[in-house]
Amino acid sequence: MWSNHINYYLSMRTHELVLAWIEKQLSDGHLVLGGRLPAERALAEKLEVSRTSVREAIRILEAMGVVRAGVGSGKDAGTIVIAEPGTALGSALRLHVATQHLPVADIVQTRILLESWAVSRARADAPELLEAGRLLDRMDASTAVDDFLALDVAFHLALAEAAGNAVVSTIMGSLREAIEGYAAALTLNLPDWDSTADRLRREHRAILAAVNHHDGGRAAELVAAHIEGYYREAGLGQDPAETTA
Amino acid sequence: MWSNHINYYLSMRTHELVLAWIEKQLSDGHLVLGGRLPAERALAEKLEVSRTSVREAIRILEAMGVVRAGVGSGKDAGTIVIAEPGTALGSALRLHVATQHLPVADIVQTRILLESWAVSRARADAPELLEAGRLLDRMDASTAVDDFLALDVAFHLALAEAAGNAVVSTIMGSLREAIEGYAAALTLNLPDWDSTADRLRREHRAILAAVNHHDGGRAAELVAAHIEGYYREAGLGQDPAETTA
DNA sequence: GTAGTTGATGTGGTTGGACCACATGGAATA
DNA sequence: TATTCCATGTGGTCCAACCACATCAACTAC
Repeated sequence: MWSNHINYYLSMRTHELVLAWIEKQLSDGHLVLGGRLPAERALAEKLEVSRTSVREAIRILEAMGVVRAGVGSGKDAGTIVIAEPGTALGSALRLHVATQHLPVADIVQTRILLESWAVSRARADAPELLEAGRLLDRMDASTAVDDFLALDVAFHLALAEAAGNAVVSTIMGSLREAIEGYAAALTLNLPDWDSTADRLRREHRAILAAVNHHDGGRAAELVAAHIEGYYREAGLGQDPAETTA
Repeated sequence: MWSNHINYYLSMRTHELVLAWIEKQLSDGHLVLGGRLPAERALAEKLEVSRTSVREAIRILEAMGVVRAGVGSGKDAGTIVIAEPGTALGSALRLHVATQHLPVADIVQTRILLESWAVSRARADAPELLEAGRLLDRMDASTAVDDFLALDVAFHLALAEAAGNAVVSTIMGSLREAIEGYAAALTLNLPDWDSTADRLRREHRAILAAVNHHDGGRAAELVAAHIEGYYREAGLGQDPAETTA
């Protein structure tokens, strides 16, 4: 990475120089969320590098979920600072899963760890829990598999966010995204979707109830069993074992 | 991200197309760890895109820790497939910390969560524990602050790896890297480094002993207190509270 | 014959310039 | 006044050239 913290001006590639400049602007507060980077041509001239190098740096920042590039002119145009750490984590995890160097089982296990921790610490008065409840209501009325799974994602994310730790909920979402493809394929392995969906609905209600009753320990157990059970039923049976004790 | 899984050929930017092609080569096993990507010029011709677009895609993969680009010819030349998920996670986390959208306190808390889980599950016969012990011996002899901290990083990483979950240890390392700058600065706040170092040495020994005695629960408690205590003493007192129960 | 030199080759790194598609907003027009 | 049209500025893409670097084979000097 360009973050060697060492080769400041030694043999630094040009786009890394641009990257360092932009990162400094960010940490110094000269670039804030929603702000605009100088136009590519202008930035190239300012830093005395080619536009190509500026673009390579911006591509990286875009992949990291730090900026978004928009063509045209007006509101959505230009390169704008955003804050989507999940995109970077999700892409990175997915790529490394593709290269077989991050076992899917480890990802599932980590997801269980983070999510059970999150529900065990969720505050019962967190607004996210209300949203989670609404999502469950919608799941009751949902028949299409795609709809159900989309709501399922949103429910688990809302639950994780109720713990109030942005890093945990971001990583959790990325982990889920990284194995989304696998999960979707595995869903086809389920012997009886309707009964599975019913079971998932009951388990979701039980988890939310435990959180609302300030029983974080039980909520953690339930969510761990919930996730583990799903992947096992779908044929991804690795025995993640109990994860929070 | 280019991972929309939807806009396959709809309005896909050119470098995303290249990215998709390379990712497919990876997941299909046509590109393996240590393997070489086609030369930029050749790949550009093959995919009928400009070399610029190929380079933008490679820049992203490089930032993701998936490839490494080397000039010249011979062994280290060309663009080679590597597997360093930590670089992507570390850079992404660091950037988003810079933009103030990932609180340092949350990162510390997450690190405590992952690390205490890891030691609670570390197998007493893991070879990483022997390495961890050797690192502690070297820390006993270390007087320079920089040396000590470097060994400290290695010790904690070895401990985390003993749990056998690549995702957890990778994320943990990245979390640490993301706040490395802060930690280094905070070390200067310590009132008495020598006594702090002595305390850290004792705590390290106690953690390792607990793991070796198959007492994962105690090891988890010790490591949580260890990390929390360090950041609190250094002035990053956020009250991460107990994290594993 | 052996050791050293030199140049051809192939890699990524960088540059400048050109053109495109797009979205806006103001100027010219009906 | 309402509509049309175009100048402007943005990122997206491509091309052609050059550089620095590392290797390896051919060549040269001893």
